[in-house]
Amino acid sequence: MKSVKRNLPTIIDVARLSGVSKSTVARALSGAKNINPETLKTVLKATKTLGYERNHLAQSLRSGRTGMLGLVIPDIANPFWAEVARGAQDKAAQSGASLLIFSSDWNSEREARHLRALRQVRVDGAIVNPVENRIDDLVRFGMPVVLIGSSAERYPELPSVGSDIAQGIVLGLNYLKSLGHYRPIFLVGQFGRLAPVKFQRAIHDYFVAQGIDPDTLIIEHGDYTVESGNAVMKRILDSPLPRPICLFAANDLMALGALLAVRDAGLRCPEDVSILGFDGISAGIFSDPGLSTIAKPARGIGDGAMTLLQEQLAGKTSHDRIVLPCHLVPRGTLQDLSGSETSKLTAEG
Amino acid sequence: MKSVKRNLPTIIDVARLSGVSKSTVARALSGAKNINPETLKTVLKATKTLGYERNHLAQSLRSGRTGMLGLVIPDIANPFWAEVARGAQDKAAQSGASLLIFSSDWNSEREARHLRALRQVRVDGAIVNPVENRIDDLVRFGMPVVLIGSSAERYPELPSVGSDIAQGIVLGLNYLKSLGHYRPIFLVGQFGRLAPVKFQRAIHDYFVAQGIDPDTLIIEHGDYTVESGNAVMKRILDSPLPRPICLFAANDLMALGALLAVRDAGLRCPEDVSILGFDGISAGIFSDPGLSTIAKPARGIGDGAMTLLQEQLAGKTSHDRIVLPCHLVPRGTLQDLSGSETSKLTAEG
DNA sequence: CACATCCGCGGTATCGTTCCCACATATTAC
DNA sequence: GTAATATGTGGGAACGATACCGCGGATGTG
Repeated sequence: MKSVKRNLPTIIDVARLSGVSKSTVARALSGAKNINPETLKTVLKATKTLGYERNHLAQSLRSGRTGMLGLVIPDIANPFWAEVARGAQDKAAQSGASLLIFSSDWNSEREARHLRALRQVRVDGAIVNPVENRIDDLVRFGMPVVLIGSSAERYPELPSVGSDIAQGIVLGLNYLKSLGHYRPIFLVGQFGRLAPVKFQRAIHDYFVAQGIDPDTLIIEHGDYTVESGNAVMKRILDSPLPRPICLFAANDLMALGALLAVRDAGLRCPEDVSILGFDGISAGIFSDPGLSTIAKPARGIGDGAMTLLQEQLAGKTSHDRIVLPCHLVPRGTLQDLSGSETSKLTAEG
Repeated sequence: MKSVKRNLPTIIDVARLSGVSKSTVARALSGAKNINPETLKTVLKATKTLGYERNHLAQSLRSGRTGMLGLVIPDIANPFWAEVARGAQDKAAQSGASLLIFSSDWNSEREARHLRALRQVRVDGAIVNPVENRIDDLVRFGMPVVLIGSSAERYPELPSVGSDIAQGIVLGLNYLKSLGHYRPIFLVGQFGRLAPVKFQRAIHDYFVAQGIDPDTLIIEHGDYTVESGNAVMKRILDSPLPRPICLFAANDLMALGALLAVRDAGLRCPEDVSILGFDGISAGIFSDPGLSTIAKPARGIGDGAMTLLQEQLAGKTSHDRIVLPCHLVPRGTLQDLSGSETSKLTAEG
């Protein structure tokens, strides 16, 4: 491991060239005010001549702040998380901080590695969606942390931002009801532990409030991938379940997978099968029909988390939990049964 | 700007606890071999007791290597680039390096800022797709650089990896020809300068070789977004161009936008309009029909670039240019006119 | 038994900054 | 006129780690 000699100009070189001490150069460069404008000009000229760039490493070592923030998410290639990352990065960039993005791939060991890396590079703070690992290490380490996602509930004392899953589900179920879909089949996740539980609890509560026994509902399980959505829908179509079928999936990828299965079976959406997704990824625009979905405020989550983190960094010890509302994105995968039913009723009555 | 005191254990604390000097601790922790196994064990135990974590900052300052690599791409929210990032990150993770991902948003000023950040953070090397900025600064700075994308051609002396656009276009045009689409309308980009030029040159060469005057081709321009593809297709459908129409778009997003326009116009794909994309993003699976496209090896580009960078870091001064082939992903947006034509011919003959 | 060799370890200088304090000079106040 | 404050500057000690050199003792060789 030989040391890499790039021989770059240091603050001392600048000092020598401009005929002042390194302290003065440091002051000039840090924008301190007790400095002679004349000297400032000389120093600035010298830095330009030498092509000097401040060494962040040394600066951080001395000052204790790196100006770097960390973001740990499950999968950067997943459009939803990519949006979250964009939101966080944009916000970070506004204040000149750079963002380290780590993708854990739902892999606990990998996540642990990333968390360690975060500590070792001494990021000033981190936003993390903990898949499995206990983030106690980070906190004990004294690092400002903001949580995203539902796992935040495990750490009520930490600031966090998430979307209001329960509200989104109520929104979706009310919408389905208004279209005449009273008992959709549900497709929920199975890992990540907390998210599926929350999802199911919200469903449960909704139907209890409606006076419907939640235990009579059909609930399928998938792993948030296109493939699993596809497989589940295939199974459903092969089964003798009463038609028309309506599926409410816990994420858009599974919903789109299900849509593919419908198409492959030679059936039509929404005529034969109605589908409602959850996430609001952009790929949902392109399907035919466009995927109706409950959109999570992805970019807002990234932005909000970064805001919270920066507040924390600035000394405000706000232990906020921000919950952003989901909103409905009606496109074309839901059939309106209410019209036909009422007309049938009136025709019969 | 107060210095942040987190009061973490340092190597000195470990040394004190284990009753050796800090030099010995450093050796123990760096995995040097001239160390007593007994001492090693004591030291390791002490680090665990104290919860000690090496300070990367100090280590890097002294050793001259940060163990961090940089990646500058146009847009992390674009599925293609997200895939590239994944490829690079996976490869980097294998050797324990962490990757700094910067997204420039096709914004030259932002890109410049990222490039500067790269230098200031002292990354060991960088992979960059230069939108506009001259990366001479990086090179002059002595930083190992690997280029991705077509702009690499401006810097023939630098190692780079890209996809074989020309080969992909030939592949696409041959495929179109085999289906009976002899003169597709082209939808190419207009910024990023080099990419569209390469695209058009490849088209030009192909048709010259076919004995067709390239100047008689219809070439439209877009800006790589869904919206621009949509707008162009609307214009095409409003025009009195001969049917059936076939469009060859320079990226999938524009192709999908065009597909949407076809649907909105009440026409059908591929019966009324055939579309071929370029990129191979996953959203193309979900459209109906699925988008036929020429797939660029996105993950392979990220992986290859990282490999090249690591070789360069290891001292091998390979000035390679790796060009990865594109491959055909036939789905459903292309109508096969060859069959109907031949049958017509035989019927007539 | 004298001498060279090797292993394991400690001391010190160093990486490039910033922070703190001291100092000289200039300005203001009484 | 002296004291008190401001202003701009320089010197040196950190920050936390590694590189380098040299030292004592165990081992090997004739």
